[in-house]
Amino acid sequence: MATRILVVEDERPIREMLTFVLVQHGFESIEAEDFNTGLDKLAEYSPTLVLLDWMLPGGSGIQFARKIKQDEFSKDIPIIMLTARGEESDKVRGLEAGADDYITKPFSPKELIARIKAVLRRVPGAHLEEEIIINGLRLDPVSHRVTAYQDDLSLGPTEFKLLQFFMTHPERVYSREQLLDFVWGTNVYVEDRTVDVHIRRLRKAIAPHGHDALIQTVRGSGYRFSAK
Amino acid sequence: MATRILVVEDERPIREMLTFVLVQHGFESIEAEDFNTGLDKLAEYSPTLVLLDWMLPGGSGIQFARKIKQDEFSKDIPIIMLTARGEESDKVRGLEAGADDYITKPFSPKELIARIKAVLRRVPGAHLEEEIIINGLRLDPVSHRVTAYQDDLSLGPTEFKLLQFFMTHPERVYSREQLLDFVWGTNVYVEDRTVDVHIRRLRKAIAPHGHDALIQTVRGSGYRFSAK
DNA sequence: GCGCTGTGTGACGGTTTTGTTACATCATGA
DNA sequence: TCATGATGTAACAAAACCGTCACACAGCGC
Repeated sequence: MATRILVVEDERPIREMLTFVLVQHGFESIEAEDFNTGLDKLAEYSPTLVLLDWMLPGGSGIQFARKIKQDEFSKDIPIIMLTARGEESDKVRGLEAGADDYITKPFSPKELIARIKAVLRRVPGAHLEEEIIINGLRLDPVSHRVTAYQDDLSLGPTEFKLLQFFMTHPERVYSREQLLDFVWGTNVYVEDRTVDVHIRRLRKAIAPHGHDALIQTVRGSGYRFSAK
Repeated sequence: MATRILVVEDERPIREMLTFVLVQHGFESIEAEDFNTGLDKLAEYSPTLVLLDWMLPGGSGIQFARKIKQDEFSKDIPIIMLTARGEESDKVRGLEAGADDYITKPFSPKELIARIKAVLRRVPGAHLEEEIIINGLRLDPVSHRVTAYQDDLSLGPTEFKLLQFFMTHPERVYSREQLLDFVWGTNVYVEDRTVDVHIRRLRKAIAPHGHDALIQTVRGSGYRFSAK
């Protein structure tokens, strides 16, 4: 799924330029030209990030930021504010109001994208950072490593993701379609049987200490990862 | 080598308490009771951080901060100021004068240490004063040198920073983007692939004794420095 | 046992990612 | 100013990975 970015900017040419750059880099752009439209679209689309012009008519940029940061449902959405050169005092107020970064106009597309990515990188949760150990099979998301007792198992990116999914969702059957959804990602056009092949590769990779038995085939339904 | 902290505080009980807490947490404390002593010790010990009482007799705390921030040799030394509760205006003036953070008295040892660590984390290289040795590869941040057993290895500035980052953050995968953030700096916009080239240069530089194997490629994710 | 369906497995071609080199540019100091 | 070294990027080579297929094998109802 593409990352949704809400662009709140009153000047149409700039707004369209922003959308152009964003879309070109694979983001989804949602435009809003004023405070109220912005709030509506915020609620409607719950974007991943907000690009906010600081010079909205009536100086409502700062209000908008406050609104976002106060609301329970949107307070974690990062804000990047757009300021004109030299508006140093605004910058300070902006950061105080909860902006996560700022960009001084004029800026290059490259800079814009870089900052967006930098902010997004800082935000997403550390939820997936815990290591998991099941029956002596250890998966560490941080070092991106799988170990069985003392030795390092080597698996490709897809096998790793597949195993990570299984280990975080054990004791449950998943159909090939579901696995494609969760591991490969939604709307990827790939054959069901591809899952079989990766299951095979994964089993082979974790076989050295017999962990291949953890991945069980449920005939007619799919696969299950189970320690029992 | 322990991190040196200069404590500039006129009240002896507080000063000694600070030293006690600092030493207990593995820091080295250098005490100064007034402006002039402070400057002397600053020059003599070049501490990593300054803990500065804002209420020095004659209000010279602010002068002290300015002095530090103006001098070429000390301007990068972070300052944490100690303020009494409610001295809001001082806080503002303090931050303007170059303080990096402030703590309101009374504070708990825990808070003090937390803030010191937070500040040190922001100051590049400050907490990295100690030499690091991993698998016989030795990096000395002070002399800016890398040695493998008896050999001196020669690496360029970027390679050095990259290695330093890796050695202080081992056993963890970093994406190219993250490495650009941490090693090159947040607002530098260069291609992802540039990282590859520097990885290559770094590997080559540390290869003489086989240390290139410490830098591992994690396909699809980035690179990892690992002694395992 | 037989036929049918579902799964295991090895191999292949194409694609993506990474390694490596070369080169133009930039910075620095003599 | 020139020389030197460092840097970023492009281009090509090599390696890893992916999805698919063909065929073998296993489970199951008859």
